[in-house]
Amino acid sequence: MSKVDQGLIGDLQSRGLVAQMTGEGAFAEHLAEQRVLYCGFDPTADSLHIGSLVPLLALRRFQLAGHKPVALVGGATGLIGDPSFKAQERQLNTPGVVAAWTEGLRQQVSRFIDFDSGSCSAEVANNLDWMGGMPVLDFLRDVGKHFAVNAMIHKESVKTRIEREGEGISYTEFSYMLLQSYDFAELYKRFGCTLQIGGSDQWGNITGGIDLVRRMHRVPAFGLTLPLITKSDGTKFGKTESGTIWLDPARTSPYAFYQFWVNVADQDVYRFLHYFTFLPVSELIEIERADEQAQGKKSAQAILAREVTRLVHGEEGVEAAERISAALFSGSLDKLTEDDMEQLALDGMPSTSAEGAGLPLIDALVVSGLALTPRGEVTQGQARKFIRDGAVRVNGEQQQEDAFILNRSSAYFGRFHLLRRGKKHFHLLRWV
RNA sequence: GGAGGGGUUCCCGAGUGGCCAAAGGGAUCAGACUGUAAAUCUGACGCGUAAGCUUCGGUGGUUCGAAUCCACCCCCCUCCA
Repeated sequence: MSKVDQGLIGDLQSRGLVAQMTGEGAFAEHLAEQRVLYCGFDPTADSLHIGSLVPLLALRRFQLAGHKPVALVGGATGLIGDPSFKAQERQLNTPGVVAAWTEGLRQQVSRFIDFDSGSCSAEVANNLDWMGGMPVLDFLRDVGKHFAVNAMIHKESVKTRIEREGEGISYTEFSYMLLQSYDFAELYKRFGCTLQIGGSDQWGNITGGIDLVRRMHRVPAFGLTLPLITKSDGTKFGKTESGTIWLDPARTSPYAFYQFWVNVADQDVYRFLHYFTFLPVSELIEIERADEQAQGKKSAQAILAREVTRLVHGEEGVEAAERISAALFSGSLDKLTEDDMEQLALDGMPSTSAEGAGLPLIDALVVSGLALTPRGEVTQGQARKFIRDGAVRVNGEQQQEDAFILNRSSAYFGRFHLLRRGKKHFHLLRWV
């Protein structure tokens, strides 16, 4: 019925989004018709972080191309723990915790795919629905029988654990692959799902599922993995000094999220535009070309930040983030209205409240956490150093007097002091 | 079980009785330059305004004085059985 975009695989490839896929020719042929695909997300925290963004957007890419996506939340698999490429056995979480996290993921995941799109309408499934009540004996007879341990222990994903002395792998985690494989088979039964996508670390689990689908249902199934996102400087993608970048706005504010993308290195930004946006490749090439011509500031980071923030936090998120960013980094703080100030805290600027008539600047830097030492501690001595170094600005004015005292009278609207340490660390002090 | 080597401030790594809060490098943070970049240069880098206080696997001891010497304990690595 609905038209299927034949250029999908080509587009994914030109974006560098294909790490591995099963039998290219047959796969492309398979996608000539509308298909059902899935990707699983295990609850390892109460929110996804940007590491899950690539697969999430990939589901959407398939949907936009005319296929039907199923987002699987791992209410069952999350109870076990995926050993793939993990160095150590994982600590099990309680069923209650996993259930709560699963529900959180269900909602997050739902924002990225369209549930009202005819035959392409998305589905969300929870594997606890079919695993939760399954008798062990049934599982061992119906599923386990299809797996050869000999083959399983040769999978690259568990190799380190099998070979490593002292660290080993429990039977529990070793079984993970069977659960994920069974998910694929079950989703075939429920939705006719014939394609699984996932991160490149999932290849072993995906091929396991493909085999199981073939054995249990005698139909061909396919798999595609997405690349691990790397940074040119070798550090881990998705982390900053202040920690993981989460998709949950309560954990990482839209402003902080936006800033993360603005700060992506030049060497990575064009690649990331391919990975994290839906802008057509031709347009991305155009952006890169324009940036090469222009001297000075690149436009790519701003485009990346705007696009990704919009995908995750919507248009309001982008507006809030851009409003704050513009005010803070243009230096024109006096353009901010009292309402804007009020809004800053709501929009994600870290803030603390102050009482009384005045507060020494040193103390303000300490309570705000701005006086952070390179080792990660907050000390008065560090506050003094920052002030002497000229790293501290109060309401936009550099302040090098370490005995300086903040008064209500010098506050914006008698209520706010905007503290800045270094180039990009801000804090709002609210007088109450 | 036997024989050796080692555990130093975030990491690597000097230091073998006072001159050691502890060389050097990395990481980190700040300043300058810039584009809220990279590279580069400068500074900081246990806590404290300071006096001073707390550090060199752990616990005791020797000494006016220990990261450095002694005893015991814990952990890691290599070789042999």
